[in-house]
Amino acid sequence: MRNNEERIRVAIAEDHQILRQGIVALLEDEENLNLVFDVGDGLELIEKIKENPVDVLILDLNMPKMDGETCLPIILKLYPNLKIVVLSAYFSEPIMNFVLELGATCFLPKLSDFSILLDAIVSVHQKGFYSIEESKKEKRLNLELEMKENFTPRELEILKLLCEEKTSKEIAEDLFISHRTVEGHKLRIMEKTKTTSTSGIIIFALRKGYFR
Amino acid sequence: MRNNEERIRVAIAEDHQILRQGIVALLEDEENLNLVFDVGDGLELIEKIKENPVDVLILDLNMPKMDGETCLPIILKLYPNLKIVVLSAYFSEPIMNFVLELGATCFLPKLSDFSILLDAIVSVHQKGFYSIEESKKEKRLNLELEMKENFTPRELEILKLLCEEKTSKEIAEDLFISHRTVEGHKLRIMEKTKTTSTSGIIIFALRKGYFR
DNA sequence: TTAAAATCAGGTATTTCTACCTAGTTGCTC
DNA sequence: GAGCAACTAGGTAGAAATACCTGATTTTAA
Repeated sequence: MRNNEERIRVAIAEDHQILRQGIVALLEDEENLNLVFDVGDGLELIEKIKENPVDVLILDLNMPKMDGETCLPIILKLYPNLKIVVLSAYFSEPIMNFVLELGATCFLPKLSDFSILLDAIVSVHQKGFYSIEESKKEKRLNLELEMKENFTPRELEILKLLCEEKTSKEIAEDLFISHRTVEGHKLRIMEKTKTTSTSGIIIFALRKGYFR
Repeated sequence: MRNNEERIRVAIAEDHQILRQGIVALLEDEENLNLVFDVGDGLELIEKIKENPVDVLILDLNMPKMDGETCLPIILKLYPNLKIVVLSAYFSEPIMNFVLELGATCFLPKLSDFSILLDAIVSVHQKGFYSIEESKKEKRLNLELEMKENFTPRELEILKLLCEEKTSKEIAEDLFISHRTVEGHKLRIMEKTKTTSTSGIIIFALRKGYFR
């Protein structure tokens, strides 16, 4: 075990109990990190961080009592040098830009691989920023394409347009095909997703993380 | 520590590394449970379960290589008495019915509270089924309805049911009102969300992070 | 080169949704 | 008790989606 002075002090604010416990368990195995505290909401975070200074804060956006985007500027005003890694359940460019403008150091959507979080913590602490490695980017891309492999290319195209709130007729015009063909594709998508309506298709796609 | 013979033997198949680690860490604190193994995909699950019999299997639906719904019937054919708790990232009635027909003992969507999982494991093992406690159901409902939009309570209720893939008619039956009333609420929701279809409403809600 | 998959598209019937309208009841507040 | 918001719900019309069916052409893979 290294000297505590050399280790990166980390805190976690994440309301999802199981997810938080997972991060805690994995962080505790890292000898060059020092997990100072973990909390489940924004108010608790502000209390704890006053007594326990940290170098890197892992912050979830959706929390009860006080959410991430509310307490981020408050905390950053108190500790301007704090590096903040924002977690988000899904990718959204407007949200990413928003939290980066608020002063977050890094935005990590759809986090499932711990090594990415670990790299992000070390990188924001040492370099002040984090960019995902090419190898991991490809790994994630492949993973995403792997999820989509049940759909044919045309079905994916239609899935995407459905998630842009388009009707069969509008999709048909976009793709220069008959609206009956679009409806045929939709029926096949419904079979594959075990749904019975356009709503079901969209719910499936967005919850899987497609097209966000 | 109890005798191993008395403890419920549990296994986890979940590809989300951090989530799995969280469940592992929390289960290991339970002295009447015996965590036999944890795996990250369906193929590994089938290999491991042949050498390590368990009483209760916690099974995620979305996994690489072989997903939950594919390996569920295979495993159940080998071990008909195995109780299977299926985890899902979100609630969907069609998917719930589907996995229950496949032989799953219990369907747990949107799991964030560990005590619910714990109750489910003990209940399916002892009673062969699990139904969520009223107190916890209400707790979750209140948490979900704690949203700061300009929606009225009734509109939020309908928004939620729309995100569960229900038609106006089904929502009307659920709420014991006319389907015309539901349609009226939907029109008002469309105004507030600046959309023109059910799909638009759902896209709005899911992208905002509601009901996930 | 044959088989399978993907793409395209029409027929017909039914259901559901959208877009207008009106209007009664409740409950709250000023 | 007047005003307001929320919830309720019906009429009607047309648009869109769904559930079946059918079969054509093209592409891909064995």
